[in-house]
Amino acid sequence: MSLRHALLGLLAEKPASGYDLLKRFETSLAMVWPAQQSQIYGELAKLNEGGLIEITGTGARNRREYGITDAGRAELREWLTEPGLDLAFRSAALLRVFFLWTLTREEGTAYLERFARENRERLATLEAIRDNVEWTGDPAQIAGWLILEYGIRGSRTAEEWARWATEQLTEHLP
Amino acid sequence: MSLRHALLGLLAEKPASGYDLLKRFETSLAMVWPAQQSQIYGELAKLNEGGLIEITGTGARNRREYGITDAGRAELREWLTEPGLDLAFRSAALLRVFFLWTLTREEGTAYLERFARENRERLATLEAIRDNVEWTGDPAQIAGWLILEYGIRGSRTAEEWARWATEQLTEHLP
DNA sequence: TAACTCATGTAAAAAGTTACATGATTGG
DNA sequence: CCAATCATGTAACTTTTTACATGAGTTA
Repeated sequence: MSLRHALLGLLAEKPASGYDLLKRFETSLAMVWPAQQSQIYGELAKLNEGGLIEITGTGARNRREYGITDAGRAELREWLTEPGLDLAFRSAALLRVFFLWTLTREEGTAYLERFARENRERLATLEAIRDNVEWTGDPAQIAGWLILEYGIRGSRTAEEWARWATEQLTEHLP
Repeated sequence: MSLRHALLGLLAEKPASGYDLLKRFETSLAMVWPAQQSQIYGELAKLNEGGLIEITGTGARNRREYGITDAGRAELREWLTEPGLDLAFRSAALLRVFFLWTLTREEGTAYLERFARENRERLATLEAIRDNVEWTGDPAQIAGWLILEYGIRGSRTAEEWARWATEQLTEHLP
C-alpha cells in the first residue's frame, strides 16, 4: 500500500489537487513509483473518506485541493519508520536478459546494446535536470535531489554493466 | 504480462514442475521478478490450456512436469525481440527516501544507514554465490551470471549512494 | 511416528492498468 | 473560436498478494 503513502508524503509538503499530484507522479515520482490517473483519484477519495486528508479549497474547473490532516501525518510517519526495508523490485528489462541465451548471439548483444543506450540517454536526461534545477535549501527538494542522484548513479552503473554484458555474451555464447 | 514469459523462459531451459519453478522464483528470479506460488500455478494452467506448454511427465505426490511447446517457444521469442524497452521499476525503499525530510535528521540518516547496510549485506550474499557456483559454459547459466553481476554492481552502487546520501542529509537538513 | 519437504489448488481481496466519459477554462 | 490544458470520475479488466486447504512421500 505504498501509493497512499506517496500521496500523503506529497501532501505533507503542500496542499495539492489530484491533477497536481498526477503531474508529480509523471515527473519526479515516475522513477520510483509510477501511478495512473485513475488510481490517484481513487486513492484520494479513500484517503479523504478515511480522514487522512481533507479538502482545503476549491478552484476553477471543479478543482479540489487536498491537505494532509494530523491523522494523515501520523500514518505517514508510521510508514516511514517501519522497521522492514523492502529492497525488492521488478524489472521486465532485466528479466529478458535471463532468457537472452535462447536468441542468437547477435540478437542477444543487440538487446544489451539497446539496454546500454537507453540508460545512457536517461543518464543525460537526469544530469540535465540536476544541472538546470535551481536548488534552494528546501528540505523536500533535498530529498528529491537525493533520489535524482540515485537515478544518475543507477543509470551509469546499468550502462556500464550492459556494455560489459555485451562483451561477455560475445565471448561466451556459441 | 511478464510472468507468463518468465515461466516460458524457464521451461525453455528444461522441463519442470510448478514446484521446481517456484523454487527458481524464490532464488535467482526473486531479484528481478518476484512471484507467489498461487500465481505460478494459475499461470501454468493457463499456459497449458493455451498450448504454450504441455505436460511431459508425472511423478510422486501428484507432481506434473511441464515442457515448452513450439508455440510457447515462438511466443517467448516474440516477447524477447519486442522493440520497446521498459526501464521502469518500483521501489518502496526509494519512495520512502522522498519523504525522509518529514522526519528528524537523526531518523532520516538512520534510515539511509539501514539502506546502506542492507545493500552491503546483499552484496556479500551475491558475491558469495558468484564465487561458489561452479560455472560451466552453459548458455542459460551465463545469462544468470550476467544478472548476478548486475545485482552485485547495483548493490555496490546503492550502498555507496546511501552513504553519500547520509552525509548530504546530515549537512543540509536542519 | 512426528516433523519436514514436496506438491498442487483455489478463493478473496488488493493493487494496478486501460479505456471511456465529460466538461470547464485558457491562450493564441 | 479552436486547440490545448486543466480537472475529475468510473467501469472493466488484469495482475499480484494473502490466506486457506489438502495430501503424499521422506527423514530423523
